[in-house]
Formats: sequence, C-alpha cells, structure tokens
Amino acid sequence: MAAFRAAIRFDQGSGEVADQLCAIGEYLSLAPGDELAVDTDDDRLIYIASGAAKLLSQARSGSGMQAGSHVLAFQFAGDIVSVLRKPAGGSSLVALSEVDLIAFSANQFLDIAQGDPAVLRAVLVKSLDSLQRTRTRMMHLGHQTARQRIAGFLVSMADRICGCTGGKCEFLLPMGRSDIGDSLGLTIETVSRQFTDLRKEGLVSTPSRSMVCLTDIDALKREAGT
Amino acid sequence: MAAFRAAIRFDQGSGEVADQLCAIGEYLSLAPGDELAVDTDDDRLIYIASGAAKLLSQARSGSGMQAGSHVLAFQFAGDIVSVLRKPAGGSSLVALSEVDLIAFSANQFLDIAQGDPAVLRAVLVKSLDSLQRTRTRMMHLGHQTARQRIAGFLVSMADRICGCTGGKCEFLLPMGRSDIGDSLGLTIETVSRQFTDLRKEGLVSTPSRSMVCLTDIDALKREAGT
DNA sequence: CGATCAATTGACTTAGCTCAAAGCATGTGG
DNA sequence: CCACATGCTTTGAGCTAAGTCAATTGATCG
Repeated sequence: MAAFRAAIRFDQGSGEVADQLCAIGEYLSLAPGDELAVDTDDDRLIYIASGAAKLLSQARSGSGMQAGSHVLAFQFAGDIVSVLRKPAGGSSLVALSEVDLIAFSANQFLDIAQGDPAVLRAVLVKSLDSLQRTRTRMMHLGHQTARQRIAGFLVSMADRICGCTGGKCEFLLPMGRSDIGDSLGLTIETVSRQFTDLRKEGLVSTPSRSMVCLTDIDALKREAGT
Repeated sequence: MAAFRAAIRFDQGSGEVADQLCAIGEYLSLAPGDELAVDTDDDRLIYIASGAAKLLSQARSGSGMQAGSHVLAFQFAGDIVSVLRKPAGGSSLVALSEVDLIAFSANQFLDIAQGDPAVLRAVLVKSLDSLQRTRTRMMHLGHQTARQRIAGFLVSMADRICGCTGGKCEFLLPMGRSDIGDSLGLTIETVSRQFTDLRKEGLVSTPSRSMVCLTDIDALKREAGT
C-alpha cells in the first residue's frame, strides 16, 4: 500500500484522503489465467501492486464464442489501469503471473479524490501520459512492419520488466507468443518467424520458452525505427 | 466561450475559476493548412471552438524532411486536444478548414483548475474516455481489413460531422484521401479503391471531390464489423 | 516416460503496397 | 467564358509482406 501511495503521490495531499481511499479499495490476488471478476455496475480503477496482466477488449457475444477478444495492452507492477463496465465497450483484466492488485470503483475513487486536488491532478497527468503513449503506439501499429513491431515490443518489455534501456538484458516474458501477436496485430507464426530472424542475426536468444536475452538493446531500438 | 464552459462543465464549479481560465486562454484563428505555432516550453490543452483539424505526430528530424509525420487523429468543434511539447514525442495541430480555437498552457490550466475539483474531474473523465476510444481504435487498426477501416471511418465521420448514427447522410469531408489513408494506416491508392468498391455496391456516392453521401449507415456499420 | 500444448518451420495464398499512367476537379490567365 | 495548368483522385499491373493451412519439433508436467 505504501507503493500505491507513492505511485499517485499521496504525499502531496493529506493522509486523510489516502486513508479514505484505502478503506474503499479491494485488495485482491489472482492466479495466472484468472480474470478479474467483472463489475457491470461501475467502471473500475485498478492499481497493480505486483505481477503482470493483460488488458483485453471485451468482445460482444454473450456466450462462449471467442470471436474477437483482443489484447489491448500489458500491465505491470505500478500501473494504474481503468477497466470499463460492459456497455461502454468494456474491457477485462487477466493475470499472466501471480498478481496482487487493489481495485476501486471509479466513481467512489473520484468522489474521494475530489477532496484532494493534488491526487486528482496526479491521476489526470498519468492518464494524459497514457493517452499519448497509446496514440503513439496506435500510429506505429498502422505503419510498422512485423520486424519493427517485434523489435519495439522487446525494447519496451526490457524497460518495463527489468528497467533496461540499453546494452544487454535478460528476462522472462510473462506472456505467450499468441498474446504478443495479438497485441501487435500479428499472427503467432509471424511472431515466431521474426524471433527466428532476430535469433539468426544474434540480436536475441531464447534459452527457454519464455526467457529472452537481448544482446544489444540499442540495435533493437534502431530496428524498431522509433 | 459559452460553448467552452459547457464543454468542461464549468457550471458545476464557481464562475470565478471560469474567469481565471478565460484570462490565460489564447483565442486564435487558423486558415486551412496553418499549423498551430509550437510551444516548446510547455504542453498545451486546446479547445476547438469551430472547424476541423488534424493532430499530427511530430516526426524527429529538425529540418524539412517529412519522414514520418503521421496523422494521429482528426478533431472537430467541441473537442479538447492535448498537444505535447517536442521532447515528449511532440505532436502538432494543423487546420483542415477555417478553425477557431482556445489554447491553454497545460500547467497553467491545471494550476487554476486545481482550485475547482469539479473541473479537474470533468477533464479527467473526458481524457479517460479519450483513452478508451483510442485503445479501441488501436485494437482495430491492428486487426481490421482496409474495407473495415474505411467503413468505420465513414461511420465515425457521419457521427462527428453531422451527428448521424443511422439511415442516410451527406456531408463534406474536410480532409483529402492522403490524410484519410495516413490516419488509417493505408495508402492513398487503397483508400481510393475501397471508395470505388463501396460506390459500386451503392453504399456511398461522391458527387464532388470532398462530398460524400452515405446511403445506409447501418450497412456500413455492419461492414466495419464494430 | 509419454501426453499435451506451445513454438517452429514449410508451402502456398492473398491483401495491400509500389510504381506508373491516365482522369478529373479546381483555379488562373487570356 | 473558355483553355490550360496543377494537383488530387482513380485505375492498372506486378510484387511482397504477412496470413493461412498443415506438419514437425520441442518444452513442460503429471
């Protein structure tokens, strides 16, 4: 919870508001594959305390058909995610690893945060940032080749998972090829072929299924054309 | 200015804050093709009072090279747009038609709005909505065919330009094929071919270069697969 | 040590891009 | 008011990157 306070800069505001927020937050743990129970009444704001998750667009079709449930984004510890209720093109959050999170009703959260403009402003700035990142990514999705997308994805994961922005780096990918492809608008096969190419060129190695070693992040950045 | 007050729900707050905001807002008019002068010091929030504009991603490369300046979104009267300064993956706003707008320094705006949580909250909710729309669009960009993108684009323009969400509809597109293609991640030629196909199927007609008549918006929605 | 599911590889198809050549609007000068 | 010039738009003919279908390999777990 201390991390949460830091994340939205409660220190700028009164401790009282923080306490109120803690009171309405639901503290939850998810096992890999678990989906955050959908609340159809209200949008929710989720603070991810630890672990990794994927944010899915909720496909239409009430029952089993999996027609068109796509990965919108991956989320890691420290992220604040908004999960919309069904009618408003709802989304859902599925754990990729063991995940600890705090869930708020968006309305309740805003009602309380309104008592502390600093908190509200911090959340606004965070969401404007998020908007910009998403816009940039959207632009890329429309104009990048498969190779650029994969290179960019790896660079981004290196940064978000182990904080590396240059040189060498090695980490476990919490998601499978299928989720990667889905989030980048590519097929599993194309993802795999790109990995193979990068491997042949010595930019990447994959000792196990989910472990990746990036031997030259700067070269990958160049490949990504970002 | 009255429209602006309504847009961000100043009525919920004190008139005083509205007055303060009006004081720091720059009221500007742009002719078609004009670019909003870039402010390198500070991010800006722009309220579009009338007209249409395109939001561009600022390509790197200081000088003339047009390498990679893409259309991120189209904006119409009533929209609030955030234009980021250079270092932060800057963006820029270019008028498509005669445009009237009000420009704020983001920081100044937030400093004042902080005095009125209701305003801050309204802007936050607007930006969370925007984020969700952008995410949804991003997902589509990754997974839709050219035909679906064009159909979706036309449906969206019908809604935003003349408020039509069904039946027949007729309006002037303020942007050329090139901007359309760019915003959808397609080439001019592909855009044109899709228009031709839709024309042959009687879903669309184009009496002049920039005029379009949609004969069946609902059918287009089905085509868009949204 | 198999059983199972994810990842890889291969062969083939295709949507959309590239390059190139007309067609049409829109605007300008005679 | 008409002829021409310019810049969009449309159309055509390949080409290529990525998707599809199908088979194989390899990892992970009971």
